[in-house]
Amino acid sequence: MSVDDRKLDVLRAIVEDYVATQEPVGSKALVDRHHLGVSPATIRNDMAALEDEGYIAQPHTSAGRVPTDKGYRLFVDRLSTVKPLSAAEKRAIQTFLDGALDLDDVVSRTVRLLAQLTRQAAVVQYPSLSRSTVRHVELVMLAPTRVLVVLITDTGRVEQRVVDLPADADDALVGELRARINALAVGQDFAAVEARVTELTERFGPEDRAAVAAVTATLLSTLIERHEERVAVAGTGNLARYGQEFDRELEPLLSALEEHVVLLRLLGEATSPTPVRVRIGSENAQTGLSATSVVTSGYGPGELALASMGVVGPTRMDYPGTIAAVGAVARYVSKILAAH
Amino acid sequence: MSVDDRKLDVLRAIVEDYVATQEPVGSKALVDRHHLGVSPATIRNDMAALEDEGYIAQPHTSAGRVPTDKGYRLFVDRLSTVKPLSAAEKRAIQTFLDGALDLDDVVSRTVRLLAQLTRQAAVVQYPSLSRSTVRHVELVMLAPTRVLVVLITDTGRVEQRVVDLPADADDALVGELRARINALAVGQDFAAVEARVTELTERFGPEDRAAVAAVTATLLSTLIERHEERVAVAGTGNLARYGQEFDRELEPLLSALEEHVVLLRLLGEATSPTPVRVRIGSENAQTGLSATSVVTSGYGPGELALASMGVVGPTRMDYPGTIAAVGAVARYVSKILAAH
DNA sequence: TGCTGGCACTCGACCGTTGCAAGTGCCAAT
DNA sequence: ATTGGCACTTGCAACGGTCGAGTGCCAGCA
Repeated sequence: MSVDDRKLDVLRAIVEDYVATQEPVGSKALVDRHHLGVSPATIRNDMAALEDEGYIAQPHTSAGRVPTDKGYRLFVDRLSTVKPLSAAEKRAIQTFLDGALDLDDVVSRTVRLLAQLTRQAAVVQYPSLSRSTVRHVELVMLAPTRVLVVLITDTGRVEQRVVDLPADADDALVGELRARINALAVGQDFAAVEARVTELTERFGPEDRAAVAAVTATLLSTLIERHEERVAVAGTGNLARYGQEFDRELEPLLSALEEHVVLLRLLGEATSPTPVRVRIGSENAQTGLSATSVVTSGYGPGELALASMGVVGPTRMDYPGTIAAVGAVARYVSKILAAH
Repeated sequence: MSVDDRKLDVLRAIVEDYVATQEPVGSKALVDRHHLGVSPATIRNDMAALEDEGYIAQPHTSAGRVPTDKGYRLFVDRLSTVKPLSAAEKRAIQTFLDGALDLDDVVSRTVRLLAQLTRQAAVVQYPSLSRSTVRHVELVMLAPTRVLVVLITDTGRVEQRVVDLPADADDALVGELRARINALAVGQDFAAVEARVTELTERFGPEDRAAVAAVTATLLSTLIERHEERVAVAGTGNLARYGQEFDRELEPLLSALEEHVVLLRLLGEATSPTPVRVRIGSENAQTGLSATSVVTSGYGPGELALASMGVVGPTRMDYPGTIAAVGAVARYVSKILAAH
């Protein structure tokens, strides 16, 4: 075994021990707990080298070492093997998710499941509408200048939005608009609707065009955006279980979990379902959360991810277990969505 | 001034100082900060009496006194004067709430506003549907045995639910049912709909009755229940700002804030909008939250409350300020709902 | 009767000291 | 390259003493 290999072994051992005990780990404890075939002194040399390279650090002169963000990064990228889920966990995923009826239900069950499996805070973004097809569009007049737009998709998803019209409208106009929109949108996916619905304005008289444009604009842009911005959160209580070090981070993190904008930035862009992505500590410093890590995965029926789900916790977290849980849940939810 | 009056003054002073400083308050500090016209020794006698009666307690022999739950209760019921809101706060309420479009928006703005005003965690229950009138009912077939029921109310509220039918249905049946339901329900309030819609089943042939009954049952019961169970939460981060003593309570409280069942029990029954109700510490021990207090108020357009809103925090909270804020926001939101 | 000053007492908080143990870095030897 | 030995650093816990805030009680006084 070459030197470099052992150094990486040492780093792996440090990360594992530190995550398990939450205490700085020293050279002696290391050789006791892991059967590395060398003496503490040798380990010390390796540790000094690791510290020089920035993978570990010591909180004070005479304490053990603690992994740095850079150390966790290396651990996640090259050192950790995916921890297979236990049979009980697999069973939990199935029984928890199989009873779900509609999309809301899937999302809310998923987020609670993730929180329970990882014992951390879970976040699930609602799937984007862009791949759904339109089942029905309903327009309801609330007042002469206010119309409620309701969009129903084939996945059973309902989106609503109130539109303020630039001019008065009457029931006849709304009725006609409803009929025309449904005629060209029902059964189409969103991209197709977008292409066709913009022409709709021309079919109406000039005096009605402003109102029609307002409705179609809402239908196209706002509904998608609003939907993509929706997220479900669960397991915030788990975050309170961590001690001192994480306490400072707790308040900003809880606030962030309530702010959908920050939350979505934290989840990041969902491009493809795999692989599971990990952002560690300072890597998401833009949000001011330098002591928290995020483990996310895209999910959705096809090869393209519709949305992201993930888990949020302290940098000192069980990465292999969390990655496995997030990956498994994302795969299972994707399967469910594909079956619909 | 009689003896009893001064004892109550002392209790009031203790509560105010303790809330402000978070530290046990002694007899000397008391006469220094408040201009009670007597000496520390006299105060000590009063304090001893108050302790005998269970209103205050001392954490250890040689520390100051701390209010008990019973002491807070007396303070809230008889000693605290309603602290009027500052002009800035009143302005904040108006500017924050006036831009709200639909009901969702009102609720989400309200809950954030409450959290911000009180610097604690806020909870707002969605208004019950029972006073709304039906604007439109939409049925959408998702599969031969699955129908999506969408209810649109005059307040712009949209409720949805997937129904599993006991037998296959076709478009014709669903279309007829949609037409009949809308014919008798549109413009009616919920009580009226309930009375009339049950007869609907008889109009259909025996082979369809099971399916029709399933849909109407969903329409009547589930939609209301589900809606009444919905709550919005904000400001959980504020809870992390309290020290030690509240840390133990933090995890169960955060969990409770995610569990709508517990949360609704915490909010309590909303009967009439006023007055603001306060539940202190052990008074809601059924939920296991013996160190948290809840300040709630009903709200809604009429004299009857449609739902509850409130604030959750440690027993050591600024009751007068919180009560004033909750009351003012509840009144303002009620006014907005009435104007709709 | 109620208030007050005085006094002895209690007990947690604070502080400096000390001993301990964990852990390190370095070095000479293998 | 690895190892055992050794001196060194340093946080931490235990200890003891002092301090001060706060109390309860009592005798005196209006």
